[in-house]
Amino acid sequence: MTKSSPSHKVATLEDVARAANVSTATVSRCLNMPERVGEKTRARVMKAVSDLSYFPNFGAKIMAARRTHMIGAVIPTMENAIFAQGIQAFQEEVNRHGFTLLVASSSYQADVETEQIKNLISSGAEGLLLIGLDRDAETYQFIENRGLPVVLTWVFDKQSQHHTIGFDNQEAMDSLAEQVLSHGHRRIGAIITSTSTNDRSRARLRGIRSAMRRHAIPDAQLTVVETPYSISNGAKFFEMLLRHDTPPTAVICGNDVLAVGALMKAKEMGLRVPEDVSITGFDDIQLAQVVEPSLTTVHVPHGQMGRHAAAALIGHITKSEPLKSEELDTYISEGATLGPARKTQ
Amino acid sequence: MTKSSPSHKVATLEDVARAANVSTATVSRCLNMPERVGEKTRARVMKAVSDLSYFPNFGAKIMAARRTHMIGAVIPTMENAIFAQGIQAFQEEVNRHGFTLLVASSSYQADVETEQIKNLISSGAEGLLLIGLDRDAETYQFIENRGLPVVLTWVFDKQSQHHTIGFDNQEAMDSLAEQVLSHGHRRIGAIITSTSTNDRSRARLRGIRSAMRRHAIPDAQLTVVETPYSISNGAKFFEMLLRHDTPPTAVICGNDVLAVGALMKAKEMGLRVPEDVSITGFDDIQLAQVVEPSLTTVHVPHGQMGRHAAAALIGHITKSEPLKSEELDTYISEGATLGPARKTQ
DNA sequence: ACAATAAATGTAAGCGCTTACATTTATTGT
DNA sequence: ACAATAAATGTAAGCGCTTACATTTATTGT
Repeated sequence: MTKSSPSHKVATLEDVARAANVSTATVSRCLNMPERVGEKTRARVMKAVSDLSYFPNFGAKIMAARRTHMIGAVIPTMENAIFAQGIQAFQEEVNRHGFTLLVASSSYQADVETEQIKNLISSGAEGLLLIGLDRDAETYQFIENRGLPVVLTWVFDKQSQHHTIGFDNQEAMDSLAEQVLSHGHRRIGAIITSTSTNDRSRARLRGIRSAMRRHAIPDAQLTVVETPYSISNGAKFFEMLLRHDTPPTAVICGNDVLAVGALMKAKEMGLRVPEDVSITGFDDIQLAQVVEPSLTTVHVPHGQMGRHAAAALIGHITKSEPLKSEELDTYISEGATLGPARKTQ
Repeated sequence: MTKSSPSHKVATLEDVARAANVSTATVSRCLNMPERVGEKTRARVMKAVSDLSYFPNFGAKIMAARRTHMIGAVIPTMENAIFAQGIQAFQEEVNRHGFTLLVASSSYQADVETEQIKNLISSGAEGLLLIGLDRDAETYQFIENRGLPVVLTWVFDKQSQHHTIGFDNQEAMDSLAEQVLSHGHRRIGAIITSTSTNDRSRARLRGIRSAMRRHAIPDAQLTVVETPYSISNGAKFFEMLLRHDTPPTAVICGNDVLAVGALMKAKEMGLRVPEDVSITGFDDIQLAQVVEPSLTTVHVPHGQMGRHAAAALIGHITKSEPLKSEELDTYISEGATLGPARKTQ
């Protein structure tokens, strides 16, 4: 673009047809099914296309063809690395099949998510990737009314009537909590995101509770704080927990971002990790490997979730394959922030 | 979505018009300029809209209105945090003005970027945000042929015929290199991304060189390695540089991701930072603050670039305001990875 | 009470493509 | 060489909206 260029008139299919002296149908075929057009004609048309630097109008195309080849995804945030890896894999897989990705972010607000879902649908998304289960019945209804396939990820729930491709958050956190408890920790702090609006957070908290129950540790030994996630909130609430009369010996965080905040605050407070206090994360994002000591966290299958979700959606759209749920594995990524509980308080 | 729902027929404007016993024009007006419709009629129409859970078909809408209210952005990658903050700010600003963001990623490949630009344009983008200057003349030509406004960011270049909203990469890196040199460093290593395809990288390298020239340090004192950026490549090439007979006393990295890789490898090699070797980054992403010691890096105005670029584009589209370039400031974020050069080698 | 004016609503063309069906042209087998 | 068949091309309707213009209905001032 040179500075101040006027808005040009753009060439249409008809212009190309005229220039190549064929019908619009032939031009359309050249572009979409070139093998059904004679060689000489095709060459002539292609020259006209390039001469006029023609490019199809998407709105017209999708309206006429009733196909958009677009798939939408709404993720809570783009700012944070948590969903980046999964969405990147999703994008690549979707592209590999000739589809385009529409992304929107909800900032963890249900109403914004609903709005964005509507936008994506009206933009022509033929399928939808959403994160987690929590969502208004109306929103689900709206999608269903359009007969749009949806895959929910970051979650697996065989009970659900929805298609989930992800992992069992409760079970994953239970395993991690089990490890924490097996290191002798009995006073536990948990820093997690809001359980009222976030099913993953709720499930993870249940995981902590179920592990504690198994060890017959009274509920009162667990202090839970809920906060929007950010490094600074992780730090803030870690400090709050540790300033308590009987501070926890281990702080289980709902995700790596909170855990990194906690870890930094621990250092700031002169606490050694894990000698003085253990800290765990969840998600295994890049951050987790880079801090020191590296975070003990739950590795979740970012890439797999993205790829499998894309494949499922596209299989359904292009080949009417039934959508099905799929449980993927997590494992504990052993870092160095979990150690034995300190004996003397 | 319940499992296996069939693809429904979706309600159209005409269905709504019939249900509300008005013309399609009135329905359209109810939706787009409600104040021009009588109150009772409007109520009737709105009920029909909700009863049928009508939602406009985007393709039809944009084709009829010749407006899409969509703005496209192509960023090198979504996987990394480098562009996340800027794009998030861009998205918010764009949304605030009633526009929708289309994002695509190029994986740092010029041909993919060109492809994605075409996709976005054909999807109806009314404006484009691109990163950096390097791009085929053809690609620029293609955009210009359509009279589309484009803002280039992460770069400021008053020479350029394009509209740039960003910062002067050379100058920013020059200042950082100046600081490095003023700490007495004379043997410098640089780990940067490919200069042949990346104008920012080239400018940053020029910045290092100009600072060295000012200090009359011979070119031979600078060893440059180019690599795709990732933490592991940062680590790998840092090791390579340090294994040299006369290793650098400071390693300037082209971005924070490479710098974090370098830093981790330094620790692994038992080198103290900055006592044994200094390391610097560029971009000031979250990672930079979280590693230990925290990275000395160049802070770039992520949010500002995103917001200003969005505002400029939308001002141009909706109010024909002329696009202009804008230079934004960077500053050096003082971390703890830069110290005096070690005296004895 | 009535003309003048404003507000509300309707009619229908058009946006730029795809595709079913029809027609024309080329290829094939005998 | 000619009918049968296949390949290439054309015609025109239709996708679901918006909007200029026309018409109808309500409001206003005198």
